[in-house]
Amino acid sequence: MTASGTAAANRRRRVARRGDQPAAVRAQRVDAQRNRSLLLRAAAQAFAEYGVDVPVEQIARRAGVAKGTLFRHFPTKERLLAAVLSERLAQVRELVSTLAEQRDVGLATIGELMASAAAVLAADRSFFDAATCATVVDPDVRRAKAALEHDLNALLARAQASGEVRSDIVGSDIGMLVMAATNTCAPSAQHCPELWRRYLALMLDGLRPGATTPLPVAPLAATALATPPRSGR
Amino acid sequence: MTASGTAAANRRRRVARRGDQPAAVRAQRVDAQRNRSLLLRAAAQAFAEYGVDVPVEQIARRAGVAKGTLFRHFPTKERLLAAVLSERLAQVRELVSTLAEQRDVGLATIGELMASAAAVLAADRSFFDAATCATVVDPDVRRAKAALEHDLNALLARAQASGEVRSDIVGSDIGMLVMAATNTCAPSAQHCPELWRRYLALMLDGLRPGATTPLPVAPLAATALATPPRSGR
DNA sequence: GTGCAACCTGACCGACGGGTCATATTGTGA
DNA sequence: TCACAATATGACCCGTCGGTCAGGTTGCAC
Repeated sequence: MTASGTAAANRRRRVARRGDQPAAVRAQRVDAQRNRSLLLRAAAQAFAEYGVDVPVEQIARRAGVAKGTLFRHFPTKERLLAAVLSERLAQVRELVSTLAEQRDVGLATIGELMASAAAVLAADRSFFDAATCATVVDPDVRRAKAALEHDLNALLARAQASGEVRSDIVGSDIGMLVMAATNTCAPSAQHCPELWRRYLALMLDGLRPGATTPLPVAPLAATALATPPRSGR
Repeated sequence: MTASGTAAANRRRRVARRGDQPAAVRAQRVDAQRNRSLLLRAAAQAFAEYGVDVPVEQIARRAGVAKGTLFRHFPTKERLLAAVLSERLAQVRELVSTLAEQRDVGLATIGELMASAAAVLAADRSFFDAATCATVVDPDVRRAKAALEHDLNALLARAQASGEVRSDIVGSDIGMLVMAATNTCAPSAQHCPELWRRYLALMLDGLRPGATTPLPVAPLAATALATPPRSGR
């Protein structure tokens, strides 16, 4: 992965110019705009269906463009994945916003949220890998994560204030549990596509206050997960 | 991956001869025995440390032999992984056996089991991928899985009989929960190596009887998980 | 010691996948 | 309509990895 390839360099140049001379830039050509959105849609589908290892070639084909066009719009496969991930995170954040409109927020609300989010994640084979990939330090992703966590913490606080949810958990715990349920059930998705509901129900029972074990370890700040994938060389 | 490569053919021939003429076969040479166990140990370490994607080349190097030697002992990388996985499953089964010796088996017993098993899995980056890989139809693995599930069901039944554990779960649920906790926390293991304890504690609270939600989906038979990895071509 | 089958070695092969670039095409401002 | 910059294309490059094989080495039965 060269640091200053041609596509990357072109892109940087364009962005820079746009910044320098705010008025003098020609807008992106309509065919380019169209291709970009086709690529994003195709990538989202392909990643969801096959996981992060799907070849870029196939994404391009699905979008109806050549591989070179893909790399014109996204300098690396990783950046494309990051773009898709940002959209997914925003989608989950929408779920939170919708539920926040309810008058009473309690355990049921959190249960609804987890089920809806899990349904989204269960349909996306790439989410877990993408979200926990260290190389995704993409600013868009960081922003989307932070925004989601913020809203989620607010919603969870209301549920906890109602007394229906144990008070020693935070927003990122919800995310971890949802990922735990969907990711673990992913390999058996073909055989039993809704299995995650079973474990989500179990986990939800663990979120009740009352007879609870003190949690032994501090939660994760959503901003600070991901291990550099050891190269193994 | 050719179906009848030379190494595979050699191996088949040897095994066949051993079956046909029980007495007339020369035993495996001592250096071969030594190399085989070196390879198994090296593979277990390498898979644990780097995950299933570690190159066979590195495993061979770690064992101090050439790549060709590895393929002499294990016809494919997959078979090597299966051999390692069988050992891991047997190791977890040992944990179950040890706990089954207790007079009183209750929620605490299950908690101990899950924590011990999770500690094993958390130290092995390959376990989840290996255990849920469809291509592992290896007879040794199937046998190890079945044996583990059998003993686990027996232990769990005792815990449920004590009234301390909800009665609507089965052995495979325990396995799924342990994998859920460790696998989800794996990406942040470097930053927070014991995070899985937090979620295990939460899940354990969900295993209590009493205020429980009916579980919406049937559990998985341990024998029947794994999706064929879609090739994505 | 000697012969041989079992074993080991590492260069090699073919498939694959991310990324590049010279060339062809096309949208767009003038 | 025209000219040109932006864009599209796909053959190509290169590194990686699972697996193979011809040829050299060695444990073991006699």
